[in-house]
Amino acid sequence: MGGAAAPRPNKRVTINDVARTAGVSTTAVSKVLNNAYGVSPRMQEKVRAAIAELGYRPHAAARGMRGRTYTIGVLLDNVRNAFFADILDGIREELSSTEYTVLIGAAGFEPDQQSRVIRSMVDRQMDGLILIAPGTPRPEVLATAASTPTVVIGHHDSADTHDSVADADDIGAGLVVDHLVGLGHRDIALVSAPGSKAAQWRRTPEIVLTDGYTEAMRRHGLEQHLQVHHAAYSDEGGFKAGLTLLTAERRPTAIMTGADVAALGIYRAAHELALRIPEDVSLVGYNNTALAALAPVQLTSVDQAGPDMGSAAARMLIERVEGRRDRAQRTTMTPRLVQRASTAAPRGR
Amino acid sequence: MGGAAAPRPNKRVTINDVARTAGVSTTAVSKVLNNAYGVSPRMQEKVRAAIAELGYRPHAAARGMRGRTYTIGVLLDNVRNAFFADILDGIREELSSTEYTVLIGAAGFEPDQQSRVIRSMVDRQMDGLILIAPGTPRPEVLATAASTPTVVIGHHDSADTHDSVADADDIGAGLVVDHLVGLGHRDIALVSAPGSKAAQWRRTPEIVLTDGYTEAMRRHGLEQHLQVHHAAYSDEGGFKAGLTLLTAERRPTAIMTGADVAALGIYRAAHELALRIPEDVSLVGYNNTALAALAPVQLTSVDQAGPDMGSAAARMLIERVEGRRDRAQRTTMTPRLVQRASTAAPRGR
DNA sequence: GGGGTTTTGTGAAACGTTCCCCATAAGCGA
DNA sequence: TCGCTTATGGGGAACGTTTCACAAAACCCC
Repeated sequence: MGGAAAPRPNKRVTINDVARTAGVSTTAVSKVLNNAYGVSPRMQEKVRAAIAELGYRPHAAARGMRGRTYTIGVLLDNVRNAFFADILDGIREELSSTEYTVLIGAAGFEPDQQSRVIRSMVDRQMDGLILIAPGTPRPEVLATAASTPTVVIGHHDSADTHDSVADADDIGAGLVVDHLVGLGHRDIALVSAPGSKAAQWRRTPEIVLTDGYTEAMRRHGLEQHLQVHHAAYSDEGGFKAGLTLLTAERRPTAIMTGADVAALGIYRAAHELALRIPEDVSLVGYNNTALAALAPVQLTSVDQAGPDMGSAAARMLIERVEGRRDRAQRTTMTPRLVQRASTAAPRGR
Repeated sequence: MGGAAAPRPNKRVTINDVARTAGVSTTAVSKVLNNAYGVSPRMQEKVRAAIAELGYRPHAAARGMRGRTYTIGVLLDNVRNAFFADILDGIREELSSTEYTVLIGAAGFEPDQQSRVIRSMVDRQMDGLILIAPGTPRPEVLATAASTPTVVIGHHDSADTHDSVADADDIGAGLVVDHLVGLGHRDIALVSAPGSKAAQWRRTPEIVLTDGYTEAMRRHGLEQHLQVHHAAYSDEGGFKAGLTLLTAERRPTAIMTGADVAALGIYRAAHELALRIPEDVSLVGYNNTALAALAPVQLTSVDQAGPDMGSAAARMLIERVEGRRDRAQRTTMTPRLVQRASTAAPRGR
């Protein structure tokens, strides 16, 4: 048979094999891999050659036992929200040139399930976490952030343990109200997500959005026209909200929502009630997802620059992971109104 | 200060701590954790109590060095395809009651990127992989499957190293053609994805769909009306295809597509050309995603039971991971036509 | 009660990395 | 040439788990 030193056939090639082939120590190989200090060009070359020859790939689990795993975890509730896809694009783009791998946990809407996924990620020694609008209780997120670099996207609560990226939803709401008032509307209803009661976040996007709406309406002297309706950000949630609002005694002439998908549900409700948009009711979405642009919907919406949020989050996270910064940081994006065909002057004007 | 045995403050609690607390060996704890053979009820109880008391959680990376990681990786190209979300729901549902965690890799459309993500998952010692319509060259997938249990969703090529779940796309195409012919159409065009040339898959969903279409048209004696157009399964891809087809000299009276999202692109093109659907052109999607049902689109589509495909894939994968089966298996789903408002008899009839 | 089998438990060796600490070599100023 | 600093490389101990091999105890059937 072959010599004892011959690599066994179906065995994974390890750092030891590389070291043996290159005729150096495993320490040296490790140093090259992590381009650490104290490695001569000649050594570099020898090791790289051996790596290429053997097709060596570092064993992530083994790495996880000591140092980094080069894995970034992204938590989101559901994959259907097109806005999250925009954020993901930004994250991927930012990280595509690095060695890090992005893995996504789709946890569903239940806070328990989300906690479970977050714990899983921590157990897997991920180097950093990006949590998109987590429904998990805030203390839990803070505890996680204390041990693993974390960026929270969406919530406006800031903390000194994690970084944050958020959209100025209050300004966004203001843009919408201004636009609608400019068209002549006064009865402007807001459909927003129900506040996640027990989670102890005080400045969720919904809350900030509602505040912005309230403030803007007040600014225009329309405080007695305030009307806030809570609904899940889904087609079904929007549909129900739409039926309620549009059959109410005092029907709003315009409805603004916190998510495009909910706006589409309202669209469906209007359709069912034989109300035309924008002739009978103006409708505004939020997030400017691909849905909003889709013919024949053509939904006026608010653009949040999802990809930019994603890449900002990724950039901040890597800074933390690599220890280049240790103070919490917060990035706020400025929203922009995208006017399409779902808004017009109210009829009776 | 305190005794040497006191657990250090900021240290992760390990299996050793549990063993010490319970007064047993680490082996015993490990056995309890993996409910292996040879552990008395009394032992069970002691160990579980210690685990609960200390709040112990197994270190996934350490597990990865020896045995399982209890992680299932799902590869998909992009998160925006609502059909994938359906599949994911099925996977999550099937696995929710188990100890496994599902992590998603969104790799983009580039085969290189997809390969990279697959390798990452293997490096991370994932217990099993579900690949949704991978664009990676087939030999690479086979090589991966040889070492890690793998289920391929979508492609009809079967192999003895991996399990497969697919939809009978040929039958689906037949259903659509039958439906359209029944309404009186003869000029029925198909918009399908361009074949991924170099990847060496011979029976991708596109190919099977096209075959089914061709066969069905032939069955109705319409071979000279065959018209296949290739376009990316995206809004933009559909839009371009729509412009081309609908401005052609011999305009089809019906267009069927391989994906709802492409159908919506065609819808947009029709809109732009001032053609009404279904009055001027009938339109059929595929996959019956949430998009198809969205008002005011109401797209006739083909339901593929995405959640069922996902749960079947997950079930098969776990069987393999846990070694309960070692022969490759293949599950084929039967599609169902969902008739909505986008199809009608052609005008000139 | 003697031989067997089965059950229950343990010690210790992996698994593939990283990184602390040390040894040696090389460079350099006097 | 001496003593010092700096650059380069290696030995070997972790990291937290699983599992192999084995020992001890318990049971069982004549």
